[in-house]
Amino acid sequence: MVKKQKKIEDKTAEEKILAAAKKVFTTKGMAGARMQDIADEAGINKALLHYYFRDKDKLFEVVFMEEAQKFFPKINAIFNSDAALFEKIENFVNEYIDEMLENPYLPWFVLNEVNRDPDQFMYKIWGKDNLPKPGKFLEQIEKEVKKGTIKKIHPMHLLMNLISMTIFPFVAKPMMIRNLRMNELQFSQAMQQRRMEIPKFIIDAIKK
Amino acid sequence: MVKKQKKIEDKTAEEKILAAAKKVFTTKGMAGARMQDIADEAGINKALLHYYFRDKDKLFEVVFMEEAQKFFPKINAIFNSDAALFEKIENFVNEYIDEMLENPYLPWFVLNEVNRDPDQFMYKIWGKDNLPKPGKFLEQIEKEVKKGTIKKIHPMHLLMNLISMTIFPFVAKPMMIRNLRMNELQFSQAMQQRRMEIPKFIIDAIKK
DNA sequence: ATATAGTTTAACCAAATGGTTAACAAAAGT
DNA sequence: ACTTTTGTTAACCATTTGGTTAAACTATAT
Repeated sequence: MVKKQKKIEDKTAEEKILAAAKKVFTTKGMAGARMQDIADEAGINKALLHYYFRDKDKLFEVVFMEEAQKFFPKINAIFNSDAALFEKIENFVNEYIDEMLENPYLPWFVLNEVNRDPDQFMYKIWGKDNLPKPGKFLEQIEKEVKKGTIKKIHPMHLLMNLISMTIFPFVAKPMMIRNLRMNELQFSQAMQQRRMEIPKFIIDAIKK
Repeated sequence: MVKKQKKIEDKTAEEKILAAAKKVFTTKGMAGARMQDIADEAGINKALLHYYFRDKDKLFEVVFMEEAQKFFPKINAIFNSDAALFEKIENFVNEYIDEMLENPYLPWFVLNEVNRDPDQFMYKIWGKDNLPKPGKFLEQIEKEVKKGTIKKIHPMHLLMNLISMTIFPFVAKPMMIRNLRMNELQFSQAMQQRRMEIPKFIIDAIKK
C-alpha cells in the first residue's frame, strides 16, 4: 500500500482538482461548470477528475458539503448557547465574516443549493436530528423585549436583519464592487469593518 | 396581415412561452434551464421557442431584461431625488418590496447575472451613460452626520445595511421558509411588515 | 373555395459534454 | 530485477442539448 505520492511540486493532483473545482463551480455554478474547464484550470487531464471523484455530482458535493457541514453547526451552537443577546450577535457576525472571507464561494453555493432543492440540502447539512433551531434565539429576544431591556421588535425581523446584513454583501459582492467603485482590497477591508459596524448598528437600533 | 391569432383558450403561445421560461429560468438558472423543459412547461413544441425567440440567449434576455430595465432606473431616481434621507429610505424599501413581491425571480436573476458577467449585465441595464450613482445618497448621509442630525456612521455601511435587509430575505426565501417554519402566506405577510420594520429599524439605529 | 400569411409540429442535425477505455508511466513492494 | 499497485493520458463513446428544416395546419382575406 502506498502512502501518498508527493510530487516534487507542492500540490498533488487531487488538491489541484479540488482547488480548481472550487473556483469553477463557484464562478459558473453546478450546471454551468464544465468538467473540461475544471481539468484545464487544474492543469490535468479530464479523465483524472473521474479517477479521483467518480462523477460531476460527487466532485461537487465533496468540494462544498465538507465546509458547509463544518460551518453550519457552529452557527447553530452560537444561537443555542447561553451567552447574552448582544454577545451572540457579535459572535454570529464574527463567525460568519471569518468564514466568508476565507470561503467567499460558500454563501453563493448555499443559496444555489437551497434554491435547487431545499429539503435535500438541509438534510445533508443537518442530518436527521441536528436541525437548526432558531427557537432559543428568538425566545431570548422576546424575553428581553418583555423585560424592557430592548425596544419592542418582532424577533423574526431582528433575526432577518442580522442575517441579511451579514451575508448579503458577500453574495452581492460583484455588484457592491462595481457600484461603489471598490477594489478587492477595499472590499475585504469594508467587510472587516462590518464585524464592528453590524453589531453596533443593531444595538443602536434596539437598545433603550 | 393578421392582427393576432387568439385561440379559444386564454393564453397565446408566446405568452405561455414567456411564463414558462420565467419559471424555468428562475428555478434552474440560465445554464441549468433546458429548452425542452421550457417547451414542456409551456405545453408546446421546442421548435416554437425558436420560432418566437431566435435562441436561448434571446429568450433569456427578453424574459428578464425588460423588467430589470424598468426597475433599476426607478431605484436610481429615488436615490438621486431631493427628498429627505428618511423619506428616501422608505421609498427605496417600498419600491423594492413591491417589485420583489410581484417578481420574486428578479433578485435571484440579477445576482446570477451579475456574478456571471458584471460588466456586460450592468451595461445592458444602465446603458452607456445612465450609470447608477449612489454618490448623491452617500453624500446626503455624510451631510446629515456632519449636521449632527444622525449618529456618526460610515455612509457605505448604512447603504449596505439598507440594501441587504431589503433584498436578502427574498433571495434566501427557501431558507427562511424552511428554518423559520413559515408557509407562502406567512412569508409574504412578513415581507409586507418589513416595509415598516426596515425603515423603523434603520431610523432607530441612526437618529439621535 | 382557395390563396395567403402566420402558427405548430415531427424529425433531424451538429456540437457540446459527461463519462469510459485501454494503454502507458511512475512508484512501491518483493 | 520484476511484479504490482497507483497515477495519468489520449482517444473514444453515448447522450444531451441547442438549433434547423420541411411539411402540415389554421385562420383570415379575397
